[in-house]
Amino acid sequence: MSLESILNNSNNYQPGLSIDCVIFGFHDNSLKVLLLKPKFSEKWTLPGGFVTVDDSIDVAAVNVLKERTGLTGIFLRQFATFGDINRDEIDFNTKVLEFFKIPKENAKWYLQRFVTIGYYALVDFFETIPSANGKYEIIEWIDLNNIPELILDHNKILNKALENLRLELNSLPIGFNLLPEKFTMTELQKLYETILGRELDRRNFFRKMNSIGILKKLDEKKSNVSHKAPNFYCFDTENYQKVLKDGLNMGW
Amino acid sequence: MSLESILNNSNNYQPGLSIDCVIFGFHDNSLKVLLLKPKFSEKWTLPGGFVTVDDSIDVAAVNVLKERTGLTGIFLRQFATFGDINRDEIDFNTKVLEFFKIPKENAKWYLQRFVTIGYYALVDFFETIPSANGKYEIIEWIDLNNIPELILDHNKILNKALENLRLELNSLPIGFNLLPEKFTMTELQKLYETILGRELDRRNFFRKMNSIGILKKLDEKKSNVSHKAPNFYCFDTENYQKVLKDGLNMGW
DNA sequence: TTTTATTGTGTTATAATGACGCAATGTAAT
DNA sequence: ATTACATTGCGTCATTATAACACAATAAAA
Repeated sequence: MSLESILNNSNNYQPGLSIDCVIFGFHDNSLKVLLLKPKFSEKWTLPGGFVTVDDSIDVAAVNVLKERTGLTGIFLRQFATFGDINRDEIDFNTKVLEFFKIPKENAKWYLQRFVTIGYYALVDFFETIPSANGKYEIIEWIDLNNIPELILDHNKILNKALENLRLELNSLPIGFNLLPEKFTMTELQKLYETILGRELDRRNFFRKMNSIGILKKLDEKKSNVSHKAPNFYCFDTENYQKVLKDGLNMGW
Repeated sequence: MSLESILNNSNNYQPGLSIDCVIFGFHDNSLKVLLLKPKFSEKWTLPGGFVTVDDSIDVAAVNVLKERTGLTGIFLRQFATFGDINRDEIDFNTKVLEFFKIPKENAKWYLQRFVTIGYYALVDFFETIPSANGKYEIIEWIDLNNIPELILDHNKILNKALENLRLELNSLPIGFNLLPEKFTMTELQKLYETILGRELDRRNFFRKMNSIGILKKLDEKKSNVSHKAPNFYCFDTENYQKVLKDGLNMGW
């Protein structure tokens, strides 16, 4: 939805409320985040959107995700709401309006103070089709170790999302959402190491993961590797539900 | 701030955004929550408020807390934002307006869809001075085991707050915020048992608490108990800061 | 002085964790 | 074919954390 059409229907949108999504993917043994580079700004931004008066905030977040990745039914979690006084920047808003040639008088809705609700999502890198509004922006997977300066408080939002991801990884085996259907134990370990930012002992990791009981060992090995072929595993959805209820304390 | 005066200055308030606070206290070995019973409603409500355009949402939450408890500088944490489509009830809003004899035409700001940000607070029961707007409501500590039906989605908000409190207790020694300056080990244990909803072995609890190193044993015993006098402890703020950094995994 | 209830400090068995060793194995090099 | 290589899969062992329980010490009341 373009800014202009939103402004023309501003009565259909919740005033002063936006959604920002931190979309994590895993590729080449590193965590990536989907970021946008709009033409009207030097800085990058998190993909976001607004909330129509008919949609719950969760639905608004799902819509942002769908729009940017083509994916539905994926892991998405609200982690915090950001409402500092100076999180909006009048300079930035002005630049946007100038770019779209929208007079300030017509953009009252856009120029009010905004509070934004942060969601983070975990997606399968190879299933994702990043999509930008071709004319005005590009979208790209950016390595977490290489995050540029973002607009407004988006760096803060991104960091908070990462912090929550790390915390949540200790209580839930959410990492699976970042991997394809079939994966090797080592791939899973690399994912954990990347999220947690430190190395884990391969053998202890194997033991612990197996003991949780949410992995199914498949009758298939990875081929084309110049060493002993590792087994494929998949995620055991049934057992996962049981583990969820009991809670899980994975002290990593 | 009365609803009428807010409506008269509705330009000063963020539209469609409110704050709800779940204020926990500990007394008689049980967790209590501060709830309001307004005259215009059969149901009880969480203490809440609105966000002026000049205040960050955190400040708005602090204000609610100050208003209801007289306390400042206490533990307060944003835990979730609630934005389902039907969390507002037109019946409820109508009742409120009728009670205050405010015509609907004057209450456009109040009748729009609201999204609410949930905060929970941990306060010292005996330091708290619950204060109600005398004419329109009463305020009371309600036992967690005895929560009545609340308006709108306030039961859901309360439960989510409790869930977060339990989770957070495992990673941070936040329980201290609910106790007075000096306390005995047994009192602390009862607090933990109450929050977690299960019994803990007294001796293992003592050992573990002491090993964390955030307690200072005071040179003072509780008197007037008809058995061996227990020692008083206080909270070691300095060490607490260190523990915070390293993180804490108290598997309870 | 004895009783009572609870505190403070131990002990022991079991389970979880962290740091390693080593044979097995699929591909590539000789 | 045979060997080299890198990595897998399974195992060991010492250390630490947890759970379950024993018992003497003690403040006040009987």
